[in-house]
Amino acid sequence: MQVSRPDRLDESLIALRRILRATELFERDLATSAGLTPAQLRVLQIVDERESVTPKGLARQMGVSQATVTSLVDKLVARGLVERQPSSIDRRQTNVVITASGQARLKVAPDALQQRYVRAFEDLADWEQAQLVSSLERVAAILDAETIDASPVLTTGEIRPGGRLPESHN
Amino acid sequence: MQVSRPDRLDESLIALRRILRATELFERDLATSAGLTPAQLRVLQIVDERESVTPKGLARQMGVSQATVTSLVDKLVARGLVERQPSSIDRRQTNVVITASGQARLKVAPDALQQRYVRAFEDLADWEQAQLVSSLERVAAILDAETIDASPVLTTGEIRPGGRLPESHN
DNA sequence: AACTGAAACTTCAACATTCAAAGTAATTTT
DNA sequence: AAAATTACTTTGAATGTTGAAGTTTCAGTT
Repeated sequence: MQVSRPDRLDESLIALRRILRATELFERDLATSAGLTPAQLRVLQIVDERESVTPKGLARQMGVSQATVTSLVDKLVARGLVERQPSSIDRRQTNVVITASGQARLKVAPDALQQRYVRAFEDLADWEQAQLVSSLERVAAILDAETIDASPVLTTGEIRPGGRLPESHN
Repeated sequence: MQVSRPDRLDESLIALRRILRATELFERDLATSAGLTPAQLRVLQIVDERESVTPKGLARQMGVSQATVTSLVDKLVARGLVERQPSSIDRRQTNVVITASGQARLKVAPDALQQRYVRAFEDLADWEQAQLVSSLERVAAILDAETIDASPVLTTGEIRPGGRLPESHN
């Protein structure tokens, strides 16, 4: 309501930027240490999380065009880290699946940042954990409210009425 | 210490990813709506915040090489959004300053995401604001601890033992 | 004053990302 | 079956990114 302590706003924005910057810089390092580019690593991670993904699914989750995904998958296929498997139910579709070599590559590049977060989180007291979750979810709710709908990829067809994805993209 | 509620960790990670994804997607939209690329917009924003910046300063703050900055500044100069001004104290240096046209371009692209955050933050009760700041700063402290030192620019030789930079590059 | 080394920046060449537009093949709708 | 739609790829063009090499300037040494 009232701005009791204006500096608090600044402090929270600064902290938010630090989070953003740290993760961004780290992702680049992580990728290069794995011998990949950031975009390629992201594809590999997503393909690993989900068992199999279509290029369209990748495009939607990454927020890029299908053409871009094609190019990225090409690179990963050339390195033997993923494979294209024609879908049996719909022959227009292609499933991208990770190879053993791709799995191995991911293990070479453990997400140290996430690990550090996990460790620190687990060291917190119960009430501190609860507070952190509550705060992060509050910020997330603020920031990704309608933002996702404005994504370049979704503008094609998917106009979700007012809601948001049912967490299907995790 | 003990993992009282394991799902809390997942929940916080998911929230963190939502924050990351929302801001990333939004930045792209913001840039294109301003007729710029994300990288160019970031340069413009930094040059606007600080009165004048050297290419080296830009490179450090953005986490990219000087060559990249040269190329980005070239584009912005070609569009008349920034200018290069030779430094008077050190003729090796160049100061990049924003032009009136560049200022105008930034106004065309207000940071709606930040505005939304500001609005939501100000609507919070006093104790909620305090909790949010505390949580965000805690996460930021966890994530950007030594991360920044691992920036791609430094990866060439600098293996800093355990310390971290004294915040000199903010 | 001349030499040397470092610093700031640019140029160059090579590759990665990204997308719109056009093209192909398969599916669905009419 | 014809038309429209969907999934994906190809193509061409712009941008981003970097390491290496080059230029100019500065700072310190001799």
